[in-house]
Amino acid sequence: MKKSSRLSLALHALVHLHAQPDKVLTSQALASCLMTNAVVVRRALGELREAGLVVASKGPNGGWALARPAEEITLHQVYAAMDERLLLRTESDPGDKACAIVRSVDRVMSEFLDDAEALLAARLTRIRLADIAKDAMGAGFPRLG
Amino acid sequence: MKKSSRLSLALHALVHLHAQPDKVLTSQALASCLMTNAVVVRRALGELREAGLVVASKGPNGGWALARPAEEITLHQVYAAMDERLLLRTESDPGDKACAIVRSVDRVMSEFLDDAEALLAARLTRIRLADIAKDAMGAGFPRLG
DNA sequence: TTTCATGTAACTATTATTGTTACATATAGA
DNA sequence: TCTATATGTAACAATAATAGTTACATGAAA
Repeated sequence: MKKSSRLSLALHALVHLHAQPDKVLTSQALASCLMTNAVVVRRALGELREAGLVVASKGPNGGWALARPAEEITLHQVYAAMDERLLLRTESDPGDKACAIVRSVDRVMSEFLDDAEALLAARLTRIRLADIAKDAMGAGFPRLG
Repeated sequence: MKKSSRLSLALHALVHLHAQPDKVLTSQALASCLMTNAVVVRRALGELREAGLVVASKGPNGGWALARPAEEITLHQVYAAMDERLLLRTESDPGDKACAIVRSVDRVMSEFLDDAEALLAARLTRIRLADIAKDAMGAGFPRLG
């Protein structure tokens, strides 16, 4: 993993968990699939756990599993849980805010971005984890890395 | 300038140019206003020049000026000129794309983001540079840094 | 032809993100 | 209860992206 992001990493992990509903997968197993480190997986899934999307169990035979069916998990829930912003925030340095123009640029952009954020949120709510999984399964699954 | 972005930097500069329509402002003068370096200003405004939004003149009394009134410059034009993305792209590492799930996540997200991008573009087209400038002037202009 | 501006390449510094190591905590099973 | 195995998390290192700097070429006005 290099240019990826926490959001797509989380989605990738969630699809893997959905693909093997009878198993719990360890961070290490998922890390191999996602070509990254087990701690990175824990960090990402930890946020999803706090949001109640996945459950973690410790000890032998422990690992991760979906907390509910993929049909009941929306991308918006994942997005909100990761506390990641799809829209880049163009906040200025506090020092620059002495300038009225900077404040106006920030204000107009914030207004626009808040508005846009709401639009995106509504659309993300309509996409479910199951939709991504279906897409992946229908693709001929040549290598579920 | 620290946490800023090229887009808000460009907007800030454009409002300054609009605020003094009779003058051409040098990169150095703008850099002082924007609390950054003259080369950074040139880099940002250079992109706007290529897009035909501003004009630059060399030599004594040279500098930058708007190519047309602020009423005829939309945020979308600025946004497109800077080649900056408001939506973060969640592209995966080429190596990871051997995995069908990664490709599906990327595909679903791309679809969503392309769609969202079009929405944002439409909205950015409706905001003009003059709108930001009006906001700044109406704010009591205590310090045009 | 001198002066002052942009244009740009090359390099450094800073920041954010990701990856790694190490260790504490908890749980299943012998 | 002891051991093996998993998560949870802090602290640190490595990497990549961004901003800032220096240096110098180019072009235009007086």
